[in-house]
Order: sequence, then C-alpha cells, then structure tokens
Amino acid sequence: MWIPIQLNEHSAEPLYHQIEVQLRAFIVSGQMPEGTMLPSIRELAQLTKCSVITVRRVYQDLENEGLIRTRQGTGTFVAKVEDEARDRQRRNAVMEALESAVDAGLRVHFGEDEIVEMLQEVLRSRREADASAAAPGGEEAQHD
Amino acid sequence: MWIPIQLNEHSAEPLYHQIEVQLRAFIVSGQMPEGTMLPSIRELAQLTKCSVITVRRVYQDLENEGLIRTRQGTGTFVAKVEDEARDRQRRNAVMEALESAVDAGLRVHFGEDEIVEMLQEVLRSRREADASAAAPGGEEAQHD
Amino acid sequence: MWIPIQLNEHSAEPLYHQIEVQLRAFIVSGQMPEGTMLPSIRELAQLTKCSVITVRRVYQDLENEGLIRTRQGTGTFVAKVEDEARDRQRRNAVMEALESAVDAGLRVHFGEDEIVEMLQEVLRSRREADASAAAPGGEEAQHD
Amino acid sequence: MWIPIQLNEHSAEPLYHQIEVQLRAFIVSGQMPEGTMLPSIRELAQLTKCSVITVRRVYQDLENEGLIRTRQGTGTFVAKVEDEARDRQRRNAVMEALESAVDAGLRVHFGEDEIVEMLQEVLRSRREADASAAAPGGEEAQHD
DNA sequence: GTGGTCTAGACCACC
DNA sequence: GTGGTCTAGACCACG
Repeated sequence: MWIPIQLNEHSAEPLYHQIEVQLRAFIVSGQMPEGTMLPSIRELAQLTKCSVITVRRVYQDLENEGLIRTRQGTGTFVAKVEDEARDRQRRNAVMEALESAVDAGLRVHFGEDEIVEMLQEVLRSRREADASAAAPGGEEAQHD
Repeated sequence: MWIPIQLNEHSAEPLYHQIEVQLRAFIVSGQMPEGTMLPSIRELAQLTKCSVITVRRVYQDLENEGLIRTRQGTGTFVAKVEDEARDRQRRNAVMEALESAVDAGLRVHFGEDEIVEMLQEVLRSRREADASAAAPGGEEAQHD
Repeated sequence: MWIPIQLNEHSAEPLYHQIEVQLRAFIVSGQMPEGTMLPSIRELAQLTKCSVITVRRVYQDLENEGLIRTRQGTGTFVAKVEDEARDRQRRNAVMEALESAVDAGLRVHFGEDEIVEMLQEVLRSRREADASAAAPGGEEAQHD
Repeated sequence: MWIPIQLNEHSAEPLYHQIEVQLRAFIVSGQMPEGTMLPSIRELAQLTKCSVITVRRVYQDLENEGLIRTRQGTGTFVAKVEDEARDRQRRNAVMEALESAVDAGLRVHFGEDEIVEMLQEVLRSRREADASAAAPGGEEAQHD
C-alpha cells in the first residue's frame, strides 16, 4: 500500500496545493498512525511526477502545521495529532468541498433534491469503478 | 437583478477563473437570455474589485467558448447557445464539484451515508442563510 | 539562428498580431522542428521591445491554436503539427497577402501584367538587399 | 455605379483605415475626376454599415491629405491632385501590399517562382470570379 | 459611453 | 531560470 495521490495537471489549483490536501487528508484520516515514516521527498517527487522542490514545499507546509516532523538524515514522520483536531480537519475538508459543490448547484438553479440525486449518482459511479478495479474479472462485486 | 459574483481572494484559484466559472454558470443556467447585454468590462471590474484586464480576459475566454459575443464600442452580449450544450455545461459544473467532494470524503474514509448526510447539512444551512437574508427582521421564516 | 521578427510600430495592426503572424510563419515553415524551445517570454519581449504581457498573449494564442505547448517553469516548445495542416497554413498566409495585394492593384486599375511586373520588381529588390546584406564588403555577390 | 468598398470585420486593421485605403485608391486611380461629389457621410455610413463618426473621420483624414474638400452645406468633393502625386500614390499602395506578401512568402521559405505562381493563381481566380459575376447565366465570358 | 491594445512592474508557482 | 496571474493606468477605435 502507498499513498494514493491523483494530480490534475490542468486544474487551476497549484500542484503543491493538490498534494498537500491529499496528504493531509491521508494523515488526518488515521491511515498513517503517529510515527509512520513518510516517503522521502525524492520518492514522492517521482511518484507524483513533479520536482523535488515542489514536494519539499509540501513537507515544509505540513511541518509548519505540525502534522509531520522531519529528522535530519533519518526521514519524515507523522507527528502526534490531537484526536479532536484530527476529526475537525477530516470533516472540514469534505464540508468545504461539498459547500462549493452546493454553491455551484444552486447558482445554476438546481433544486436541493436534484443535487442530492446527483451526489448519489457520483457515489454510485465511484462504487462501480472501485468494484471493477478490485475484481476486474470477477462477479462477486461488493455493494458496500 | 444583477450578477452575484463572490470571489475568494485567498484561494489558490486564479481570480479570472473564479469569475469565469460563476459567469459561465449564470449564463448557462438560462438566467440571461440570448442577447442580454452583460455589464461593461469596467463595471464588472469595479463590481468584482479586480482590474479591467482580468475581466477582459474573462470575457475573451467566454467569447472563445462561444458563450458571449463582444462588439467594439457597443458592448458584450449573451450569444446563442444550443439548449443541449447549455444543459450539458450546467450539469457538468455541478457534477465536477460533487466528484471532487466525494473524492475528498472517500479519501478520509467517510462512508457514503455520512457524505450524503453532510451534503444535507450543507443544504440545510444554506436554506437557513437564505431565509434569514430574505427576512432579516425575523418574521416567521426559519424553522431551524 | 534566431527568429527574425520585424515590427512596424506605426502600423494600425496590433503588435501582438504582427508577432503572431511572423512566429506562426516561422514555425509552420518547418524552421523549428517539433520540440524546439522557443525564446522565453522575457527574452522575446526584450527582442521585440514590447512588454512581456504582449508576448504572453502571443504565446497563449498560439497555444490555443495548438502550434506550441507551454510548461510552467520549463519553457515553451513547438508542438506536433500535422504535415497537412502545416502546409495549409504555410500556403494560406501567403495567399491571403497576395489576395489583398491583387485587390489593391485591381482597385486602382492596374492590369494583370503590371501587377506581375511589380511583384517581380519587389522580388528583385529583395534579392539585392539580401545579397548586399550577405556580402557587405562587396566581394562578388550581387549582379544588379 | 457606386464606390465598391469591402470591409473585413475580423481583420486587425481598423475599419476607418480599411475605408480610407479603398477610398483613396478609388480617387487616386482616376475613377473619380476632380470635382466629383462623394456620397454624404451618412450615405457612406449606411453603405459600409459603420457609424457616421467612423466615416466622418475618414473624410477628415482624406481632407487633411488634400485629396478631398468639404464645402459646408453642399457636400464633399474630389480635390485637384497633381498627376505625379496621384501616380505615385496609386503605385505605392500596390507595392506596399506586394512587399508584405513577398515578405510573408520568403519568411516561410517559398521560392520566387512559387510566389509568382501563386500570384498568377490569385489573378486567375479573380478573373473567373469577375466573369461569373458579370455574366452569371451567359457563356460569352471575357478573358480580358 | 463601449471594447481593444499596450505598458511597466509586481508577486507567485514551478524546475 | 521558466511560465502564470494581476494591477493601475494609458491611449486608441468605435457608437
């Protein structure tokens, strides 16, 4: 298992920001317990296909936030996070995204029901994509 | 009636892009019939508190997309758009936002139900905000 | 070898358009193979004595046309162009100019022969200019 | 018969400039002898589908050049022009256009012969267009 | 009044 | 170093 980071090159969102958001989410969601060693800057650079400088900036930002800690010559590790802070961050990230989606929907005059409907459509398609990825030939698909 | 554009100065998203997204949504949602004159570059610049150049770029991009038409010395107008294209764009804008929200949610291991729940929470809070904005004196509106 | 761009400051034609036309011609004529790096925005701005913004616009327009590709922090490069499209563009540029010249000639009642004659005169003077530029010391070159 | 002016709305060349060039050519080529009355500003505006202000500017520029003369309440008339000046202007307009066409051609590495060939192609197509316009149903077409 | 072009210079993201 | 965004203000073309 390794950090699943998907970057959108054509987005107006800066690369470093996309990486930060996803890495922060990964840590905050408890998938990397305190003390876990992160990939080296150059590994992550290779993985994300961007320059080490960009990744270095990400690690530095997260260290300033107190999420990770760098030890000279040893590596970078997940720092101790308060459970409460973690929960808040975890929730916040999603709420913000949902708010901006709702804004977009209301702006073009979709009704609340339609928006909920569309969300469920997205969830469904994600579920199917996962299923076919997990069991590409199989039939015993999971419907969570 | 006038175009409600909200900019987030601290976002990493370029200003011109934020304006484009909202203006596109406004046009595509059918709130400005074909031929409607858009605010002049200078007006919109004042309204959004950014420079005329930035607005100019927005209008030019939208013209390249075929959504609007500009005539020197006359103004900028909503162009003819195929209904189908309009519907597609309208839906797309929201779906994309929802997809990125769902990604964010799944990434931090929220369940589908939790995400739907959060969406409804957002919708509820938006509804309340609207109600209190519409009836600031606090007549009977909100059923919090 | 470097891109020979001549601007006419007093022309009514916008600077960015003059640059575009010549740069497009240069690329389309195959003098810069796919992948060649173009001068940086700042370099070209200095070279053409206009602002970086103007050059930026040129590069962006050409990128929208698909002639070049820009990569942030890396540079601007000649894109892959279909041979056919390239030939068409190459020919078009000249035909349009010739058409407008012929229009001008016929409008003032020059005969076809006179126009061809004048064209040859222009070609001759260009040839001589080149010769004297190539051999400024006056070796043997020009056969005036 | 009336002044044949063709405007290209999408050209980067200003409208007023296009009109000036063609009107100047028309006068200078001797098609309007001294004293001939030009169409009124508002007539020409209607004819060219642009505003009277634009046409007024054209007339003013040509008057400053000494090509035409305006008499209050009477109209605008072709002024007396020296034969030599007229010939020079007549020739210049075409030579300039040819020069820019040759530049365009050489820039994309066409040979002199190819350019001459293309010119003749343009002349041929113009001749055919004229023929079919003059005798749309007929057969006794003119080949000059 | 409108849109169209251009400048000079700033700051940011990225390599 | 590269490209990307933005500003404040100027002047022109056009109605």
